[in-house]
Amino acid sequence: MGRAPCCDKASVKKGPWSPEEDAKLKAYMEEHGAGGNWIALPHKIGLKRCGKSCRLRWLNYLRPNLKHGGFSEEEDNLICSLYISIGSRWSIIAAQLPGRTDNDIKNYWNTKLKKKLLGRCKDSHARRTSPPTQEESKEPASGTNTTDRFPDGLSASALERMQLHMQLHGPSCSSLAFFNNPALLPKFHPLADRILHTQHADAINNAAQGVLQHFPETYSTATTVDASQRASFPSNPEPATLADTYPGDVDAATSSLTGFSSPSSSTALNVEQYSDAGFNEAPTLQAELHDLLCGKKGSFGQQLLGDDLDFFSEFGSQREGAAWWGDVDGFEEKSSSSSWGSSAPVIQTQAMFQELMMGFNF
DNA sequence: AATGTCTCCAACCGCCACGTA
DNA sequence: TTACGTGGCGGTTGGAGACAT
Repeated sequence: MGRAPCCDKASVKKGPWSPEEDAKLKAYMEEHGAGGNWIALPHKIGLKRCGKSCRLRWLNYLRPNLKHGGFSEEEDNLICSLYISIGSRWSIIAAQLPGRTDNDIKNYWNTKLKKKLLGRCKDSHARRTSPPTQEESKEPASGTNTTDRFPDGLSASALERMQLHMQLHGPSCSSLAFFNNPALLPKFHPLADRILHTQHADAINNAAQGVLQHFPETYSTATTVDASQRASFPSNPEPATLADTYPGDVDAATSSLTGFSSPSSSTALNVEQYSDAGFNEAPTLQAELHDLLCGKKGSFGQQLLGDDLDFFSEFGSQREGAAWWGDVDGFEEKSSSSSWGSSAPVIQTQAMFQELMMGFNF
């Protein structure tokens, strides 16, 4: 049995708000406020609207000091920077833009800013995801053409953020090689950095917990790394390494993971610490990450580095059993420009995935 | 002028987190 | 501890207007 609806769908009015409805809601809100109960509010003022609808109308349209349209270049930059850093957390982004609502920013991003930044991505993606033509479908499964093997289910947000990061930082970033070279770590917006402080501290502790809980089974699910690759793997960890070495000791396991002492969950752990300590000084973390990327997605993966890097685990989960991994194309199309112009070249994600994994010294 | 397509954005939907009884 | 009510959030939809053919 599902959740009871918040209102009687049959008796509430939907669709655009009339000026009269706006006036009623605005007058009441300015005098009394929502009173902590949006659900009851429409009954009080005689509106045949769902409480949620009232709340949305007030927050997105009627609330004082709202700005509509006309985003400035500074706002564009801030939105983009935050989106790359923290993803589609529109409410957090909106909190940094006075007078803007999350809905406004979301719409602006989806309709204008994304296109401005990603340029021709849409066309390319459509080509990759469209059903194969009769000619294409005649290709042997082992063919080298990978353009029709774009992994289903890869989140648009993850792709966009990766592409944006590439376009804004150019090839000097070497795609995702910052996993192996902390100097190339993405530069987070100061706000995002603050937001991520706590998340990373928690994430690292959670990661250690996750390793202790999940490590024994993780390698058994890593299907695409053969024995020689495993042998050349940094520190060549055996299953349950952390659990064996640090039985029940999350802090010690965390230190092993990160290369520096883990803070308590409430202690700030900033991005610079990642850079200073470096992933290349924490081969065990690389191993765990590799394992995660090759074979496992889920809560552990989501927790490992926080949602700001969640797309790595998405890629990893897509890699398992996916034929698209084997071939590399499109390097020549990779952007060498940090321009935000609409004609920016498409970032070829397959090439980036490949380069990401090269960062693990395969 | 008619029709089709695209763009924009307000509004809706469903899920999740949190507080409370 | 659990169930429930509510707020908050992000993804998605649908309609109106703009634009192209």
